[in-house]
Amino acid sequence: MSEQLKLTNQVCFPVYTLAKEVISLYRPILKELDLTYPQYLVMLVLWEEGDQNVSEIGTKLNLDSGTLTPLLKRLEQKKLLERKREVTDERVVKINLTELGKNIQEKAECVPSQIMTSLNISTDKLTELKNIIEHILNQINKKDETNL
Amino acid sequence: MSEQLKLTNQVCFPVYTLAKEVISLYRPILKELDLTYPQYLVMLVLWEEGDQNVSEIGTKLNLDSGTLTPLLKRLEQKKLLERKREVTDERVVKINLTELGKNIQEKAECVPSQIMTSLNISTDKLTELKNIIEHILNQINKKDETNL
DNA sequence: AATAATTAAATTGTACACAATTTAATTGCG
DNA sequence: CGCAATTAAATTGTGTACAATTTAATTATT
Repeated sequence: MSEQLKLTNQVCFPVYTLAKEVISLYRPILKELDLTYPQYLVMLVLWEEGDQNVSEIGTKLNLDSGTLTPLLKRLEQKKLLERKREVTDERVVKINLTELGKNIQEKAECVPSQIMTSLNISTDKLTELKNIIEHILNQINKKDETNL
Repeated sequence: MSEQLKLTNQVCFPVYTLAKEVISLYRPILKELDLTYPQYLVMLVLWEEGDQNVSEIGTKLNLDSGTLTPLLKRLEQKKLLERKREVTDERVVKINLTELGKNIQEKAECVPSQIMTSLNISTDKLTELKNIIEHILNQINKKDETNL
């Protein structure tokens, strides 16, 4: 077997594993807020950038309507947000935070520090990781753009 | 809003995004082999370490039977492997590669270099990424062990 | 040997993730 | 204006992921 094909020598497997591990670090913490990690990401976007439509959220999180529509319906059921078609353009669905949705932001404030603690890693290393990943993501996006 | 809660300042979101991006780089390449990324990982383990049972595969890939059982059934349907209960212990399901399953390894040999090309990143940066990730994964595992 | 405890897979149920298609609304163009 | 093209979400279908439970087999204990 070629060295390249060995699991140990692949970069993508650790990336895939880390993503799953990180999400399972979030799981018990977000359970307190009754949120999954993707739901938490949607809430972060809404808290940070205010009410917006489905495709805007999708662009920021790299998720399509096939993922977002059911996810947003779940958040609506939990009374954290409302989904309303725009009057000016009925194709567009605007997502509005409810009072409850706005209020749980306060509870979420402690999430990042809890994650930092459970990651148990220096800020420097995390910044380094973030920089490399963002560099790679930029490279991939650049490639995508040239392939239009 | 606290700085920590902002999406831009989080490390976990890039990790989650990169994992998805990497898997979508694999998608068109693995489509040639009629494999998904997790299915490809199972095949890698079998090619590298030979026939083994479900829980051994699960340990190596961090996947449980709830994920593996249906996935292995799909690979069985594709005639890439067989699932047989051990005679010595009927609880254990042994996974055997078929001739077809062994043969497509040759086709898979070119996958890593294709991924390398589409990642478009220096080997040094990839090694660095891999090292940081493995360091973090070790930290997380260490924590898990103390919490038994 | 009989029962309890443990173990390995499978099953059930929920929630992404994404390709492909559909639906409905809007925009562009002759 | 009227129809084609485009756009935004929703829908459909497949495939992970994982918690929790179940099933069946094996091992340990009395």
